[in-house]
Amino acid sequence: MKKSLPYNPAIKSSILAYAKKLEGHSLKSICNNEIITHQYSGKGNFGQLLEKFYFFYEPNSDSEPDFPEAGVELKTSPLKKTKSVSSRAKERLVLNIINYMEIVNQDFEESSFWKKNSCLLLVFYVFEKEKDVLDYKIRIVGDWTFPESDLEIIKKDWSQIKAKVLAGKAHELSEGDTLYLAACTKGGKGGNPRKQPNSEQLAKQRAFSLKPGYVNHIIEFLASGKKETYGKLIADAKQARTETIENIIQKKFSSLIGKSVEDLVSLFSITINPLAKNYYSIITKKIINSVFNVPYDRELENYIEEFQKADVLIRTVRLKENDMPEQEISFPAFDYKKIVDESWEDSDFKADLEHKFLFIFFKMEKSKLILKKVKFWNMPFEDLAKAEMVWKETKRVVSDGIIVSSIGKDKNGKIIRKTNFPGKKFSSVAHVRPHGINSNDTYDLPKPDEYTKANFYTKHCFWLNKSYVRDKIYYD
DNA sequence: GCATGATCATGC
DNA sequence: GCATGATCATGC
Repeated sequence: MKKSLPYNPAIKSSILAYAKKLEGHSLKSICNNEIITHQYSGKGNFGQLLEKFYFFYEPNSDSEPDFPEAGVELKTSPLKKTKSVSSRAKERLVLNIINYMEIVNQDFEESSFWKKNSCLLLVFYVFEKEKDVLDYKIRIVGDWTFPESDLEIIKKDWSQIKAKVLAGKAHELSEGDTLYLAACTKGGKGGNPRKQPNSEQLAKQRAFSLKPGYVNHIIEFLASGKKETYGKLIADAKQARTETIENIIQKKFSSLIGKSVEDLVSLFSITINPLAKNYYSIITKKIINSVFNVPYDRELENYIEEFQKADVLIRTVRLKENDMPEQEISFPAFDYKKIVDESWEDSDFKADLEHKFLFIFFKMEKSKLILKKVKFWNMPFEDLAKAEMVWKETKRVVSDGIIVSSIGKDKNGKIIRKTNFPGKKFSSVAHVRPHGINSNDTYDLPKPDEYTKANFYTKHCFWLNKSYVRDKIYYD
């Protein structure tokens, strides 16, 4: 680079101080002259523009960090536009590409992941769809090194990804496999398949990434300089090395397994209306709340620090005497307009299914509901492929505007609509059913329905079949 | 008893 | 006011 830089690339503090000046600015407001001089072409994403017009180096895909002399890797990432003061990650933080051929010969300490990402310089900007990339407001800038106990979990995650590649299963990698560090797809619609060492199968290109929950944790840290109050499962790095989150959860619950709901309600002084449809989910919440001494009644997934970082989803299931769940497992209602524009790869449903889940099973035994089992789970690769079929059929029904198949009335004169959405017979894994406050609770359609002629329809969501929950989650 | 449509208490 | 994590209800 010919020109003299406004920072010293060899000195981390100099880089950081220079980067900090970005806060509160947009690219346009802080590097206006540079962008004009270089006749900005309108091309390039936020990260590339920042590298070129603020840090004055050409975007590259070197295996070294962006500032090799200081060992610092520059990463930019979008925030959701929120009304509240707190910032939330819009998506996972994507790091370097996984080289399947090389990772199998690496140890963590000299891995390309660790060489590149041991120290991150993070620039978070507020994403707004309608705005030009040059006008995005930069909100948070700071550096991040992984705390020791997080690093132990990340090492395990990294090793798990390596193990899958070693086993010739790079094509079966899923974000749900791991806790903080995940192998996310990169490069669009299955594009650019890559060779893997121990199988003839080509595998999707994937990159290491930090889960959105982990990124939120970084954001909170950088924004406030201190951590929020959480319940913690892991006390220190030593425990992170020797135990897993799953072990710790199992241990904490071991004395409660076999207790009845009545026992638990009195043990934890729970005073909830048993008629509430989320009664058992609230019981679960209260139990975990008490077991981990969490002072506030907050969203479960967010108040155990490790659960927040790993984006763990908690589900409570009641089983009948014959082990069949009473009900299916629901997900948030999907947006009809959104689903027709999405591909499976970037769909909300796939993202939901690729979470790590914590299942709490209650089972009816001798007329008493008993806490039976606590289990971590993520969906196996082959079942994701089955869920994809359900999602695609749903998308087809919405895009073709053929949702309603018939309208009738039940014996009380209530209107009952039949739909063409994939039902339980369509797939062993999942199906589509209503999910709203009632049938008047609707979302807009991208195209009016042929039968009703209306441009809106009752909210629906994907559900995991209860036979699937029994066979593949409870039994397995 | 299963499949599917409809609905609800809660908490933010 | 709405999303969430569920349960209730009906028809075959």
